[in-house]
Amino acid sequence: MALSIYNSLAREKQLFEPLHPGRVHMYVCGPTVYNDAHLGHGKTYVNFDIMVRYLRYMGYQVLYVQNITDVGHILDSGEDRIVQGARREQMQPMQLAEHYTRRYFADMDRLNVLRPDISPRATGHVHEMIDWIQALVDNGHAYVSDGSVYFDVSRFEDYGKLSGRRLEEAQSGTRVQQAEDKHSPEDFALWKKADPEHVMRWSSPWGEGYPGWHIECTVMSTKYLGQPFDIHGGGVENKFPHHECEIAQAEAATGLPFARYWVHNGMLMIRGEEMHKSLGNFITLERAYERWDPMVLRFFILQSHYRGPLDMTEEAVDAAARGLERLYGTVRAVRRQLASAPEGAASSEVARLAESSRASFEASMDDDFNTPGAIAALFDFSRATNVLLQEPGTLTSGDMEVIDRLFGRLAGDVLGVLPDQLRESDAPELSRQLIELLIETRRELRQARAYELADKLRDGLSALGVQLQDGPQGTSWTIG
RNA sequence: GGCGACGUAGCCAAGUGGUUAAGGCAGGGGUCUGCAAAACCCCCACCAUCGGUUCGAGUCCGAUCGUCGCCUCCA
Repeated sequence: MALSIYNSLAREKQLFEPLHPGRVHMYVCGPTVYNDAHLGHGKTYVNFDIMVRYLRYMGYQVLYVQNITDVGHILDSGEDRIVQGARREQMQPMQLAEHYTRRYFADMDRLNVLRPDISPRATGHVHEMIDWIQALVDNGHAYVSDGSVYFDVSRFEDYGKLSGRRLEEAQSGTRVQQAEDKHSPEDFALWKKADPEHVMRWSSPWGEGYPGWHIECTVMSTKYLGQPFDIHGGGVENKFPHHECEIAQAEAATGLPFARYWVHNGMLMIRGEEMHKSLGNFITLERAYERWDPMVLRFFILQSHYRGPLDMTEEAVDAAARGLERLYGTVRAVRRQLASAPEGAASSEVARLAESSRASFEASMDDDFNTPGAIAALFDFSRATNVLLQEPGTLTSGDMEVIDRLFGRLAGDVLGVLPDQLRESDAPELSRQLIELLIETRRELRQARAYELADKLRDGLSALGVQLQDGPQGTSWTIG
């Protein structure tokens, strides 16, 4: 296994080598918790979840940090997002942040996104931010102006190395607003002076105020991961200015490099358009879950590469749902037949099949986390398994276990799309017994050639979500 | 206007110079079945357009057309 990652900083795929052998330190920009998470959040955190899972699968000990932005994300109007949300919902700012933080985690749990090892809150790190800003002021990379502190972009040579943007270009942009107290329009806020009515405020060497958005990621990532650290992830839309500013602050303050590998994921589109409140196509995860199983959404997301944009249409998600069901069908069949399989160790044929499937899966994942390729490997494995399954008695219990374990490892542990309860026996005991009774009754009806009644039974069960499949060894069923 | 991505079958989507262009969905034809469903087998792509580099290009270069992102808040 040799993992290559597309490093946005270098603009090329590079062999991944962690700073410390066997360990990976990874940071991803988290959400600003002023509203419910939407499908775009879903794509982003599933994309990065896959990286964490695969790195762990490879044997790395991963320390994954993802912040919670609960202060400092400022709107055009100069208003803080959290403060604005708090007024909208008539809550205290911290109450609002806590409320949406909990909902964020709940939404991500349903998508089977593993929780980060550390979820630092920006408000809990204001002291560290102040220290960091002070260091920048002390070494001349930042200046104080009327109670606010700004980063002096002209004093940082490398500004623009991530986004490819140059100073002159930024200056020529017509929409950059010139704040009165900035020396230059592209300078960005490290610390903002709080107006008298501003609720979220901390005292600092420059007076009462609150931190800017960019500084929190620099401070919280390096605090827990060191500097430099291995991987920094985020959405492409934040490449500039957010990530560019993070680099500037981090490297200007310490003289050390910041993140070694930058990974950016592509955006989610709704029917060809960016999801935006103003476009009226803003879909929260909660609402999407009413229409689709979260596993289906996760699978849909993974069927495209993380770096590309993903256009979401109902048709495409429905197609993904049917594909996922196909995979589940194989896993169900294996688990169902395990009990009746002849005892025995795994055959060399199955061992070879499992080995080549695993290799093919890993080859795709090693290539910059190519999940569509990895999924294709699973479908191939699924087909090969189904062929073996067609001849009852071909597979021994050992074979079944090898197959089941591989699905569990690849589709379950790495891709996170395999629920543990894929067994028909997971229905409540009474339901199970009733279904078995109806199946037996139907068997007798069929034997008596009372097909009309038998079909009526089957249709009735189907309407209740119980699908029957007649096979050579009797009738099996799934519930869903 | 500046910077940057991308255009692959009806739909979704891999593929970064080399035999027959993955995989899924949909569709067509079979096998199996009392009939279905599932499963299995077979079929379904002149890789946006034009030009160039090369023995050889979906893959590299240029132009054109189109879509999208960033430059202002975004995951």
